[in-house]
Amino acid sequence: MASNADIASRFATMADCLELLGENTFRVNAMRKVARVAEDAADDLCELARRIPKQLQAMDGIGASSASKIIEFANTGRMHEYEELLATLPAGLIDVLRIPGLGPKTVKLLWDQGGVTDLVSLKAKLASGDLAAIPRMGAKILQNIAENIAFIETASARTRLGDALPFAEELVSRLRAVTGVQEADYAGSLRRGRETIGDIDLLVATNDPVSVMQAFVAFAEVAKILAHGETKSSVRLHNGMQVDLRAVPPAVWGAALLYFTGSKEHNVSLREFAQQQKMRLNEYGLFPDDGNEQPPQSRGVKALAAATETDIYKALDLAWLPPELRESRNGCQPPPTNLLQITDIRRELHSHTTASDGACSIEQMVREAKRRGFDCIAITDHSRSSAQANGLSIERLIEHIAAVRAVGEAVTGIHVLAGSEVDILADGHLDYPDEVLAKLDWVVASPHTALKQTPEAATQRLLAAIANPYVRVIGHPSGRILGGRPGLEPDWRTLFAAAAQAQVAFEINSNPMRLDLRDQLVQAALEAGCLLSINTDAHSLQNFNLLRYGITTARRGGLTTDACINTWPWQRFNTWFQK
DNA sequence: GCCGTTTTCGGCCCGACTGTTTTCAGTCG
Repeated sequence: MASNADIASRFATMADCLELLGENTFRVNAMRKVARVAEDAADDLCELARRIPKQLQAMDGIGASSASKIIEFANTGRMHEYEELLATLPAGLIDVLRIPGLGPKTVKLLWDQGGVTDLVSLKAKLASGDLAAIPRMGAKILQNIAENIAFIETASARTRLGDALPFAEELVSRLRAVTGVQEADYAGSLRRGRETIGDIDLLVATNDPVSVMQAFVAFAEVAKILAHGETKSSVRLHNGMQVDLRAVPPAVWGAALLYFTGSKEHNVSLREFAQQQKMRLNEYGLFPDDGNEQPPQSRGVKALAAATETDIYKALDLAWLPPELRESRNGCQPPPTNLLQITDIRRELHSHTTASDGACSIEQMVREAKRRGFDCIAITDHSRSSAQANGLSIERLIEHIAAVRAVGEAVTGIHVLAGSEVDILADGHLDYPDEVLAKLDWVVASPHTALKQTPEAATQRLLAAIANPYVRVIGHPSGRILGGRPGLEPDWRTLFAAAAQAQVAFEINSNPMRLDLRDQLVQAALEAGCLLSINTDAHSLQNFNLLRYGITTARRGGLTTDACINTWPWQRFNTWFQK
């Protein structure tokens, strides 16, 4: 089965090959952009290429040339230009390009003059000392190559948001305690809330950058200093993560934060937008474009805006864009009004107790929801097929419903729904018969098994669940685990259309292992008029804290309060789900 | 290779740091 990921990897590899061959960098970047677009796309591009090929080219970043490559791939499973390009280079050379610090120029040099064709030959030639004869290959560079080979051979790929964010917050609080630091924060993909991040970008405002940098590289977590300058340092920590720190004067905090938050594509968009208005934007501020090539800040040119991000957007006549929306797909478009915020959430609609695989009692979960100011919690323990999660037989479920209702009466000031997270079986049947579902207040239907079935089977399976009159929410719809398993790949647009029609909500599961629906699919669901529900799937009291990750994912998809059932006033919600 | 409220041709963001060099190329974000 060909997927968007297959298309993305082919274009990314073509970009690598072209770069090694010394091709025009703009062509290389265009290839990379197609790879990103393919990776992010909510639609199955092969399916689209077969059904409505014209729509491919309508996508931003995909032109006639790339569209025809995708169409060829969709119809034949092959992409001749990719195959030809790959054949012009040693097969292992692309791996050499993955070594940090080695770019296309150096790899080509190692290939042409050193006979390096893959990681194995590179290591052998490093050991033999042959490479030292090549121009620009000094002892330092060779030593760095050797160390970085060792690093990529042991390092894991990207880090999940849920692992990186708490860690970054800890580093930020320690930086704030360093003498001379006036402001500190994290930026980059972490601030944009991407589901996984490559490294942690930190920013400090200070008038004494040198000593702040010295304090930073001396942090106990630092395993290796990759760069250490007056205003910028880069380190690798003992846990393998890379952390970059930039220091800027307090007066340009906003410009720097904007720049280091990215995305790269958003920065390019903003700079191009500035150019059109005869202005220049860099990390030191927004300046008038006086035609002088030299950086304006180094010539004492006064910035038009620099102190805050809002100032800069305003000076460009744009609305401030929340970091979550600064991805290439959003361009410089203003954010939707009523973009969801964490304070808008009024209820948790997916939670577990000790009855199945949770760690806390019904009453503990209910009291925690109340303590957090929620007006409602749905207790949704697992259904009978989830044996590994101690799923409830019909008999146990009947008793559990009574127990949940009893707590609901005992604890005042919060609505308690007796619910279930019912397995959607592989064939689309639910794990309890309808007459049992009828006894519940609330039904979340989720796939837990058979997560490798074909897209066609997955589509039929989820359509069947959407059609069940008792189902209100489709829980973690793909069943993916980040860095674990890809999960189902149904025809999402078909599902969203059906769910919009049936008034069934799709869940954004806040657990950082899942974040399912993912951001791009949230956007597609919204376009289809679908309702969404953000839940933590709490298995403990601490799990309520995971909500922030679901909110971030929702915001990245542009979710508004109106489309999110967890934000509705109780009356509206109650009327909706009782139907 | 992509794109268009100056353009279907001619552009395509900008600066810090490293290492190897006597002034800069390469890499990175």
